[in-house]
Amino acid sequence: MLSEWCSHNAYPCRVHEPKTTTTAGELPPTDPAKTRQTEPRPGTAAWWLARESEPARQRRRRALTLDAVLDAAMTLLDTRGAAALTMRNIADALGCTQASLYRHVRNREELVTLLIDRAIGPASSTPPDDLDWAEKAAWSARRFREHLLRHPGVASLLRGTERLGPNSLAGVQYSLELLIGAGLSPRLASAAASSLATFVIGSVHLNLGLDMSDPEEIRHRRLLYRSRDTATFPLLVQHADTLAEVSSDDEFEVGLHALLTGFRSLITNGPAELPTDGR
Amino acid sequence: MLSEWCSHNAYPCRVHEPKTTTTAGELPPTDPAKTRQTEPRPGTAAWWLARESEPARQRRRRALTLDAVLDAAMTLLDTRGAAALTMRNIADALGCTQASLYRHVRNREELVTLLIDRAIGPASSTPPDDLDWAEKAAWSARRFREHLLRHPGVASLLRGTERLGPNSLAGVQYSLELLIGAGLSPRLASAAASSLATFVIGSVHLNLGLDMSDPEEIRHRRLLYRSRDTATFPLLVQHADTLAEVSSDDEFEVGLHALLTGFRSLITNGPAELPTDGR
DNA sequence: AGCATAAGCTAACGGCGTTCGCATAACAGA
DNA sequence: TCTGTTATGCGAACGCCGTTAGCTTATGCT
Repeated sequence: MLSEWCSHNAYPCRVHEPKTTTTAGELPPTDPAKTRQTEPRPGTAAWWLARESEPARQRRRRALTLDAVLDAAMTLLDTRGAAALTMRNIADALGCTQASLYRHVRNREELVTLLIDRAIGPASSTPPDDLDWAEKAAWSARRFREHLLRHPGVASLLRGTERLGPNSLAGVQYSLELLIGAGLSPRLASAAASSLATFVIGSVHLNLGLDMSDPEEIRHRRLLYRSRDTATFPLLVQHADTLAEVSSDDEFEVGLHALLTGFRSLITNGPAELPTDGR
Repeated sequence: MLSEWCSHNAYPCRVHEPKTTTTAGELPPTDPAKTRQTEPRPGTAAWWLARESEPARQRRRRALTLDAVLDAAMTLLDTRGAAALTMRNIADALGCTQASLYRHVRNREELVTLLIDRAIGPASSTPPDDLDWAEKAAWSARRFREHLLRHPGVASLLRGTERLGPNSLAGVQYSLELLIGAGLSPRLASAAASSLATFVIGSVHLNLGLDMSDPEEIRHRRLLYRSRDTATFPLLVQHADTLAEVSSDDEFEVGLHALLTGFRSLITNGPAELPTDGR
């Protein structure tokens, strides 16, 4: 399981900047958002760029590498879930102290950002060649979803971050290939690709702690729908049995199909129907 | 701003169950998942049902109601963000202690679950009558998204929970009205409605801490795309400028349009094209 | 009037992310 | 080979978090 997660390039350990100790009488930085313009927030384009331009110094000592930290975090995430992904647990798994982790990672957010990109790596795989573009897109989307469902911890961390890491970019490149090849403009292809990704991630994300196929849960849902007020929720009461049994797989397949159908019509009819395309 | 959040029915305070102190020699519960079958997890259908069937006892004393707690939590969430939504801060805002909150709420998860449903209330509003069903759906989806964008804290809490509260159900009822009225079967309408909701929530969720229209961020993205390896990421490099400027609004509009187009084709062509509909 | 109890408070627990200061091992240049 | 520099580990602590136990007090019912 461990070898599933590919490692990327190694980075030097973090330097321990003296935090610019404000000497007595000196004003503290007035606008932290401005003065901290160095060290951008993890996940932003600026952060990825800065990270790459850092010189790869040689590492020393007993080699607790960033990759080792991420490996430990990854297995922890897979085996014990997102809630167990604490600095303490990672350090314990590695046999070091929490403080040591901060030599390789600025903070937990940065660790998670790196982890997400690494975890997304094995999700992208090329579909069979004899499919048309829409079938290929559907194939990839399903694979991506299955990967996330297999690793719920990863899915629960996917949030609020642009997907700009090397592994994520590979997915973007592939989607663009598909959609531009199918006839969409680069701009529309980009928007379509990210809306598809949004849908896949969202559909996994919103059903995380849930087993919608659990018969007990279905029973409770049916009971809930049935017992609503008929006047205000007529359809819920009327179709309680049907609604209670709709699974997240159904939701995904219907949404996926609809999105791809929509993309196809966008190709044949052109983007004329998009509201207020200019902005 | 406070009055935007409608309150629902008041509930009795939580009783302080003595935790069934295991008398000496008695075995502790072997399988907690089984023995805790009472008190289901917040957000599940069973939990909403149990909550309703609780008798509404009269409240006493200086009236720190559940509604007051949720009001305080809501304003806190709106003004200081999700990270500031701590039991301590809520208690401080109310002028009480943290422990008092637990008289009205089992734990933080329950509070958040109630908060989410309450926060979703004002998001649903009926569109103008002279639109066709697809335009109405688009109108509602945009309103929902705008509401979430105005209240990012709410959006960041929307996760992993079924949307079964009274306010959420109102949205479901309305979507079903629209889609069944348009000609979809109840089952397909339900799947379509939740995939649409998933897309709206997901698209807000994944762009939470981000301002994709920030020129500085766009510049960095362009730089990032441009500096990729041309051999592995040809399209990213080639269309760097275009890609960097695609906004989350673009993504949303394209996805929304595609979904609705897909639904429409599902109505005219029937569900024959859905893969493996039977399960 | 008296009682049961709902509903507040004080104080504490363990766990979390993070930082400070120090120790030490590895390399660089002499 | 020695020496100074620096990367990289560690111990201990800080402040915040959610949660609980045990108490006190005010309330409404009989």
